[in-house]
Amino acid sequence: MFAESRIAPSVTINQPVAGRQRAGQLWSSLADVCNLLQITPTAAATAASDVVFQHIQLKAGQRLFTIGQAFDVIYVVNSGFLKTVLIDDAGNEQVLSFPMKGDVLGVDGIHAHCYMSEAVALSSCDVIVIPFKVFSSLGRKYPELELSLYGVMSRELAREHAMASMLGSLSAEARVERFLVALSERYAAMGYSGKEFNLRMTRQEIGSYLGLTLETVSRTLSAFDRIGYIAVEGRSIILKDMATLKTLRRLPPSQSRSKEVAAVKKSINELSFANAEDRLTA
Amino acid sequence: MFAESRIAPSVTINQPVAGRQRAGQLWSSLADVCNLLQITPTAAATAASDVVFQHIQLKAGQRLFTIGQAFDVIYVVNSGFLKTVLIDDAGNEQVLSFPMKGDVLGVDGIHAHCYMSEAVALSSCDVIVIPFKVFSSLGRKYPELELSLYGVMSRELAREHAMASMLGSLSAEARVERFLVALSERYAAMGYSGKEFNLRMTRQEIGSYLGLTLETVSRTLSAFDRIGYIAVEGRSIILKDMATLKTLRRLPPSQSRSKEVAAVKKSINELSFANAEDRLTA
DNA sequence: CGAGTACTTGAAGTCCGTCAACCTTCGTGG
DNA sequence: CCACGAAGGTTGACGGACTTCAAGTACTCG
Repeated sequence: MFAESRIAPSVTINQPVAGRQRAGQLWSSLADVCNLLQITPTAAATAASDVVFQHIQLKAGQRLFTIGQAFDVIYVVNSGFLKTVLIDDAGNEQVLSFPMKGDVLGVDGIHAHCYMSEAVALSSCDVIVIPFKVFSSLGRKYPELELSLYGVMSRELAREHAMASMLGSLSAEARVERFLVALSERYAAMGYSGKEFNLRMTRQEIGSYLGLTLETVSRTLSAFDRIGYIAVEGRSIILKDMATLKTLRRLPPSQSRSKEVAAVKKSINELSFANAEDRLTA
Repeated sequence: MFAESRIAPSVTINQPVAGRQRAGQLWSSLADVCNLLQITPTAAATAASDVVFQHIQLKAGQRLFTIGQAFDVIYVVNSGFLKTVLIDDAGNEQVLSFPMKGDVLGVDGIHAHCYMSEAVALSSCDVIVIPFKVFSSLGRKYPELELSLYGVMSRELAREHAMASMLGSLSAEARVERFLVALSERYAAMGYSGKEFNLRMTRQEIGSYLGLTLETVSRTLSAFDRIGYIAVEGRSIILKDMATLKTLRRLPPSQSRSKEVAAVKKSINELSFANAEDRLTA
């Protein structure tokens, strides 16, 4: 079951490095990878132009690696969207991250020599395969490279810390709003519109990621829509009031920005007002 | 303020490596550090016996490093207990971890070249200072060493994932109970008793770490005590029913183990019963 | 076109946060 | 020596922000 869920049969992977530039960009140079990772492509990287890395194509729903699978390689996302999940004893999924272009996958497998999480494609994906041994030997030759993997892991750690902080102390509204802003910034950094975009994940997955139920996510999005912060229609999101959304970050956990039981228009005013208060107290 | 909160004035740090074995174990060899980190001390490590690392002593309350401080060195705890915290915009502390013997501190500073969290001693501590540059050059010479830093960071990442999962989906009871079990296992691994130990942190700090309030932590500990799982007296903890505690891991978030509105004795029975149910459903 | 999945919305209940009172311990200085 | 305050801890009452349960709609894909 695990084996068959893996795409890209090893036959394809183990093909000799013959025609390096195949149809559909099947191979990438070290310099390409450095660009993807936003590492300043040093002389070292360009020097090692003989090293190439294979790509893997995934379709939505396919798994890149599963929990417990032997750790060999790390992955860098070239295009597409994925999720990484933890499966607990009861079989429940816990979404850990939504990797996209430029993100590194699989580093949590280094320590135990097997992956500790599961990576699933949410859309068609193109992923670069980097054998860990190749990478670390390259790192030894070119210190900047090594430093940048440390950097990637360090950044990942900081991101997790921020996540823990959020899960520990923010309200549902604040979590959803931070999620939207973070997503927007990611899209913007990738050259897409930061104002209008499509969610690639379900409410369920968002909820799991944020430590909420899917109903709460849905309700919160609807509330933001009603207030006019955003426009939601299924998975299409339009951020209408980015400025306010961004300033709303880091709210204290439970504020009484409820009272929205009354008339709709009235609740809108109260909500805006309550949020303004939050901004002051923060 | 940042500067003065640091202990061990630079005068001490920059002393030439003259009398390497000072009073009070002020210096450690690479092999010592490897032992501490549970790395099989390879030939390489013993070979580089000329490399020594300085220690720093902290008293309870002192800070090892603060947020924003320039990143130079990583630390390995030799003895004592600390906490690492994040400070958000509102000035609230969020506890991220409780490092103890063998744990590595400061790796979150690699990426941004400044520490992203703050480390505070909870007791008298002895910490080994490892200049990051020294470490990475050693890593280049001895690949196993390099691999083990990757391993440390990878493990840290996995730990954070587990943490996120817990914060996202477990009830207060389950969190406290997992916290106790984890602490117990840490103590046992260090050679202390895993059954009886003293908490080194306040209820407040535990709560922050677990995403709960100090009142909830206190109430939950009291409840466990009343049921007979543990014995609590201030910061002294005795685990009386380890087996049950361990099997209680990973409960679904909100189970109806309430109904404890009624008489005390009755509520106790119901509570135990409800927990038994949980074990079955999990 | 039916089945399955994703999403929305409502109603009810509860877990846990907030507020508050009280106790103990500990260190300081009158 | 005891008064005093500060800090940590316990416990109770109350309410609200979520979760849970449930029903209904829209959509995709054989």
